[in-house]
Amino acid sequence: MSVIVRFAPSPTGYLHIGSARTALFNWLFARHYGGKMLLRIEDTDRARSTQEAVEAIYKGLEWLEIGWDETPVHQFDRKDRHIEVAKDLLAKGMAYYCYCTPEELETMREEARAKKLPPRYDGRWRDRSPQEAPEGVNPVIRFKAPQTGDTVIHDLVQGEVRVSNQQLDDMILLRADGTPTFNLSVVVDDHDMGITHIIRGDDHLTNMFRQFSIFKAMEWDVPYYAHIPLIHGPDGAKLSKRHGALGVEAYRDMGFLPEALRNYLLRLGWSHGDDEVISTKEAIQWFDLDHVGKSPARFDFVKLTNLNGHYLREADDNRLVNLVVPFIEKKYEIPVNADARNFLHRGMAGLKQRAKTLLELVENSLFYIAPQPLNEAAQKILNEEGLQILKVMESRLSCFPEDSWTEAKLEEYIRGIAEERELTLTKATQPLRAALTGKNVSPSVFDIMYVLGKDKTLERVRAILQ
RNA sequence: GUCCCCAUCGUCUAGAGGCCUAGGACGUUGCCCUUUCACGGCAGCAACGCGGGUUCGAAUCCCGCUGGGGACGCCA
Repeated sequence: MSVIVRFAPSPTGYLHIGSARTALFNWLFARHYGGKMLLRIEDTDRARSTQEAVEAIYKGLEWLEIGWDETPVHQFDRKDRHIEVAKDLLAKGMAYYCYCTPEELETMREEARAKKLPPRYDGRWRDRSPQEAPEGVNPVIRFKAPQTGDTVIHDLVQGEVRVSNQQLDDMILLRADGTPTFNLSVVVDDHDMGITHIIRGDDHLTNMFRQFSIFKAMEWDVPYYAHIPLIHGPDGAKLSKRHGALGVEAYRDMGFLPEALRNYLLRLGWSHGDDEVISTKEAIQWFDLDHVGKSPARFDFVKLTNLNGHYLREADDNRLVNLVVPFIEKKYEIPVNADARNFLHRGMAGLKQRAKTLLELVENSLFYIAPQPLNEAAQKILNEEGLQILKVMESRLSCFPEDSWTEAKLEEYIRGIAEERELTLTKATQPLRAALTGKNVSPSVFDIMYVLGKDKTLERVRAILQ
């Protein structure tokens, strides 16, 4: 049997980080088994679904480099088929019309709650004749759920999950306005799309039982289920916007790399021995449902950031330049010309090992684009003594041959000057660093001087000396 | 309230009865490397929620408690 999974988000907002993880797990599972991952937009809630959200989902998945197979299915387009199945269930006597009004149901629930009973529909129209229907009430169609016994399902992550059928009430299949509800649509679509494995958040665990009953009533093959635990915030509560339930594009804007986010999300709830840094190739090779944990994990920005630093250091210089430039132009409104771009490119090797996010990288790159104002520490370095040293450097560097202007030769030269003046290397280089970058912290000064070239280096040093 | 699920360092986790004086990673502390800062290296601190069983032996199995989470819509 070839594996077919689906990622089925509802387009009511951005692509939430938890959904992104669900998508990732589905994708890895499909790739691992050489199967397909289909995309289904669950847009049956017309009031809340938006086209912007649909776009956000596509964009988010694209940014994460999680591809899907075939044309996405829009659930609402399949409404007629869902209705057809509901009618079929009705004809088979496995569903019935219910004439309760929303108000009636509300009082039913309130009474149940008052008696400390679970708030559920009591099935009052289950065996009543439609002849008794009150006038002017559009009925809903309810599913005749099994009332006795237990339903036992073997979930690939949760193990054997059992629930008493008394816990399940008769869910609504078709609303009073004739539109299908979620549980019906999902089952029909999963069946029609040939889904073999349903991998989704464990907030759907109870839906599994309802959906299972519909599969059985229709005599359809039931797919395998895998309910993965939800992601929690740092405080252990459900992930909220406050702590990270942001759209993936927010992570992009915070300067994270997609491969870092994927790696982080993968390790949140899944493990492969002691492996932490896992390439996509390895992830596909290793991913399985057996090693998905059952307990919810807390989202940890610090660890994500660390992982991002790793992937930043590993990233290709050219790619990084391409990522950094738009940030600079947008955030700092500094146009990046060809010269500046070239500096960035040549300086990237030194730059990238000192940043954990793209934002940091951008911030640290700025001095290559244009001279930066001295920060407090740089001003301190350039005190009387520092300026003296800088003056020496200026005159000595002026007569340093341009064709020897390389990192290694510059280092040798400046080490010589320091020795001759009985200065520590730190004393000798810090004024240069401050003058060149405006900061006390930066990549190697020799590297910077080399990248900037003799003219630009001296130009900046002289600007400080004036 | 009812039902379901979960429980190892601060966090993510390894661990499927003896390999555990519980391993790795992030974070943290100290040291080394070093032109600054990073990177890297080394070392340290740090956990099996509690109580009962089962067993020669339990982090691992069973029960209870406690704590956390999720679900109970004409939302998905």
